[in-house]
Amino acid sequence: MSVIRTARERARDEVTAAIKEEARRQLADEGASRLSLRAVARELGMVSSALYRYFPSRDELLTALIVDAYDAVGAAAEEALARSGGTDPVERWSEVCRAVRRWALGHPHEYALIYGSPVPGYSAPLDTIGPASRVGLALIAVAEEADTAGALAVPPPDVPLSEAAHADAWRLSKDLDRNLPPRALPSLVAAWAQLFGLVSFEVFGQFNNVVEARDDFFDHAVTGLAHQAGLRRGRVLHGE
Amino acid sequence: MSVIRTARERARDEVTAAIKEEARRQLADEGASRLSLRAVARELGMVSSALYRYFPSRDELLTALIVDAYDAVGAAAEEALARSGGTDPVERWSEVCRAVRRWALGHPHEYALIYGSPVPGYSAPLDTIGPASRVGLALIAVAEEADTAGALAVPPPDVPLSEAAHADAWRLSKDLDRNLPPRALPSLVAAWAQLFGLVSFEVFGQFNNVVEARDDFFDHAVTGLAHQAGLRRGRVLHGE
DNA sequence: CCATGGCAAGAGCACTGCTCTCGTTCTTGG
DNA sequence: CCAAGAACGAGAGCAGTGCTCTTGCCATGG
Repeated sequence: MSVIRTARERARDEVTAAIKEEARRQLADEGASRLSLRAVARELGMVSSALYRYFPSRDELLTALIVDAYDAVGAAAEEALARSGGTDPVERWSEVCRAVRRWALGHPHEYALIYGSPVPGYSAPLDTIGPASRVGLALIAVAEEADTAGALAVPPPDVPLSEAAHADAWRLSKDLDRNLPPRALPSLVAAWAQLFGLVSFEVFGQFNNVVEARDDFFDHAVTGLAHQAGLRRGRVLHGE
Repeated sequence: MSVIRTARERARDEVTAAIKEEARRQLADEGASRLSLRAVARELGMVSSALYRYFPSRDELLTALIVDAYDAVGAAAEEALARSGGTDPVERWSEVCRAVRRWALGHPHEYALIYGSPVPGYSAPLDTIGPASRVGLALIAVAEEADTAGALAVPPPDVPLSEAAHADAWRLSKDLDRNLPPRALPSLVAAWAQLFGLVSFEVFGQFNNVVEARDDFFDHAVTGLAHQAGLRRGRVLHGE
């Protein structure tokens, strides 16, 4: 309750951070499956049982790392969004996508932790649903600004959306509370998922012996994604 | 060398198959990280060390399961391809994609094994590169037949392809040895990767609380993918 | 000042992947 | 046909894991 943090609380936070830091180091070195609580404790000069005062189980530690990873990739996307303000919507979309890809290639094991097989249980813990949506929200922000600038085409899809899918989009639009026509959402959500298909295939090695010029290929694919999401070229005025 | 199979060889093949079967059962129950050699051996009534006569390590067992999984999803795609012969290219494309999705939803852990984080080493073993390409080849076959029927548009991409990406497509086209214009390949490869983005997000739970009408959503997204790959509607004559 | 409660340490349990050895059984070349 | 040798199953054992329980220390709050 108090704002004053006792020495004990400060120490606890420091140790918690040190554990996560060391765990992240081992994650980057060996991958999630080889992350060992005992090894983390050993590296930190403590005994393994002491570590259970900070994380009740190995899965809880992993969950904490998952939340951090979602936050990191979300922050990268948001930073790209902010840095690209006032430019062409398609270019902005590409910048956000490039930021996600760059983060993923720089942190492959952390990426695998969140967008690969979910390691701990089978369904994602509740703590992750917030941070997990940050990249999606950044993409939505691009579309939203494009829409107010008249650079968002919401084409009638070639297969008309079913009633159920329509209801989905409407509900999601209400949940999001953004100035975006619900009809724009299905394509946007699809593009969001497809972006991670591109990134995952590259990070997980499916492009080996298939795609060599990966930067160029990604740029090309992501431009296609922007079009599929309804974004069109056109300058967006700064501010409004 | 001999075609005659000794009793020992037959027994060996049977035990090998039984091990893989039991391992696949445990995989479906618990996931790859909880698959235990000892548990497999126990269930089969043998001692754990005996199992090492058949698979030199746990990772080798997993690799065998990976190859089988690639073969299974590839077979599902090829079967959908064969069954949809002579229909509209876009519909055919969708059928192949639907088959992949259906297999993935029916075998989530095996799907995670091949398209989630690569569990064993970090780069895929050599045995997997062949089976891994079967789905991609099925998609290429759809595009190829659409092309000969004049239903494949190879639009100049909005960002012109770089020289390196062009060279990539040319090399890949030569490797594939198909009647497909190299310019069609980048979009096709991108659509291939993006398809697995859609499937992965659904299997791994990223669509929870986002997409509810998943069948309809998938059909919609996959139609967009077909367009992005250059496929256009139009009847394809049977045979030629 | 003293009792409570957070903390590190250690022992220990049940489990894992993997190795090595020891008989046994099947295969095959002379 | 039989002996050499390969393949095989069983068992013990090693080092490692996640996790629990107990013990004792020491800072903190009443």
